[in-house]
Amino acid sequence: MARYLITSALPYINGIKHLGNLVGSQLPADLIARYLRARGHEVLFLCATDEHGTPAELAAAKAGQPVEAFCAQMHEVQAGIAAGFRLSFDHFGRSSSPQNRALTQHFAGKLAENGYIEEVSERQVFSIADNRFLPDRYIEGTCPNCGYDKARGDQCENCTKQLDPTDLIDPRSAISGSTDLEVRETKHLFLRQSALRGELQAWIDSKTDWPILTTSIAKKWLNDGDGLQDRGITRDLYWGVPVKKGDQDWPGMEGKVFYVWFDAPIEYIACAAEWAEANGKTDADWERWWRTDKGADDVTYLQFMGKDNVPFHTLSFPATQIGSQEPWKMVDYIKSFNYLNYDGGQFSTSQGRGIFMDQALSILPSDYWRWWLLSHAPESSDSEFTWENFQGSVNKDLADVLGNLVSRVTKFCRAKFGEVVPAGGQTGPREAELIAELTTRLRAYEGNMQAMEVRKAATELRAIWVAGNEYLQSAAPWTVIKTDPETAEAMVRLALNLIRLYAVVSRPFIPDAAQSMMDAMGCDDWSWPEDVGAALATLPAGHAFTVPDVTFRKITDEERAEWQTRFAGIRT
RNA sequence: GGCGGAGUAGCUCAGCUGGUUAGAGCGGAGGAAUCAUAAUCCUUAGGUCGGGGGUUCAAAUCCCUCCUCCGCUACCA
Repeated sequence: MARYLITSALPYINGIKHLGNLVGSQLPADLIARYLRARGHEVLFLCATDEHGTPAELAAAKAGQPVEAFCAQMHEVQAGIAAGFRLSFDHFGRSSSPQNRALTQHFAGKLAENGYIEEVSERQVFSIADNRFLPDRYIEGTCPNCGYDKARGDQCENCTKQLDPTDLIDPRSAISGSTDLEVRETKHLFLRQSALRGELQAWIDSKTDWPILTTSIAKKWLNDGDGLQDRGITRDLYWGVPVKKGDQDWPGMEGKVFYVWFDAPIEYIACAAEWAEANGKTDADWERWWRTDKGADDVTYLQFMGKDNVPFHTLSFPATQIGSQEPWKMVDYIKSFNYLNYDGGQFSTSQGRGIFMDQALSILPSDYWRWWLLSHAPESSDSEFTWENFQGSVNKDLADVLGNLVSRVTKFCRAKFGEVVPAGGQTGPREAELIAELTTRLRAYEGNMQAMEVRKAATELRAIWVAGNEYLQSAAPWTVIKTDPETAEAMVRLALNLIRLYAVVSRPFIPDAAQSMMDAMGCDDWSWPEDVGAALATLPAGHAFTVPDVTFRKITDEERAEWQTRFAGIRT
């Protein structure tokens, strides 16, 4: 029994996430959390909404709400959807929590104390009409290179040339369209990442088992040009953690807040404190997960995220932790994902393209999505969602292979022996062969899960399901019963136990279906099948069960066509 | 431009510390069975492993080069 701390990248607050976001962080994190719990490990699985920053302020303004109220409401919406997908967070926190405010200010204070903070005066574009400083990409204008009239201050989307806001011709605010802009002097705090480069480099170099996708991005940033750059960690915004040095004011920084990417990863820690508070626990209870001087030295910490989040998790946040010179638990393994595309293009939150989490749940139960998304997780490269593929995979794997197995076994038993586990007969070589195959495959499945090879784990699980059909087909109890009813009883007894075993091993992928399979077997024994033979004798002769409703219904061609049309456009 | 990822059967992918006739699932074809959500199981046909060159007894696998797609490129998050 080991201890695992698991965090998923924090979903941003300004809207409902799409399936690409889900499969890139929260869903695989949930899969692994559920698996490790099932194996008896102690798991703390945390996630939260990432609430600060310009987009949140703008989204709130658009909704005509104060930003605090908007975020509180969107947090509840996201929490509800997460529950709908059966994401088994031990706590779903908020980066705007009091705990995170205090901890973010604490880190800033420590970093300043240790000489890792520098005050820098910068000149930034200020929009008088909007009464706010504009981040580069919130400034639009005509590209000096190609003449495109909607170029952004950081880059022209048309010719991909990198720009500086002052390069733009006829610059205007992307928020209001106002051209009443001026350049103002403003002071900000910078995290001296350059001073921590050596330590970060050594730390990254020690992570030889990380995916190339993860380390290559980190190394690029460490070594590109002059090496790792210092990073501004404050902003001139209203909505954020007020800049303070611990609990002291920070002279000259009044009215400013920390940059969202500074406080968001700190929420991984603060979320544990929120978890403790919400569950009547003490500080020591969460610190044993996060402080290596208070019991966290035996914790394995796993992070899950899309590839766009990698630099912040391999560099900025570790720099924050190291620079504090306090014994914080650092990440042991970063599992990063590529992107899921939608019908030939990208999923896009800003453009409303693709399927969003609430829409997905409105048309099908979460298990359908969980299975498809996890078995097609974009691990080695970007992957593609198409309705045809979704319909085909779900119908075949879930309805035909697994669901129908449950159906044929329970209905056959009910018709021939009643709704109890039959008592007669003995198992023979055919059953021993099945047990051997299941054992081999189960050990492979466990290996894939431990290695967080999500697709391979799904493939193996499917093969485990198929083995049940192969067994039934060759055993053919419907034929055997005519001449040797006792043996047929033994076969059915084993098959009913197989359903319970499948519920246990499938639960990380399809928790609801697993629950209904277990319920139908009239059982609540979720112990992991270390010994397959023994596990297949769990339900004793005479044990009552029920024939469940259809476990997975099929997606019809008409439904597929309708959804394909409905979700082809842009969500408004 | 730089860095990284990908390019393998109709489709989705595995294999890639070099080694017997290149694998799986889906889809196609044929068959078996009829317990079951017309669901299952078996057999089978499909590939000059993006192009070209090189190293080697031997390359999908290593090296060089070219082509195509995708991502990142540091003040959106």
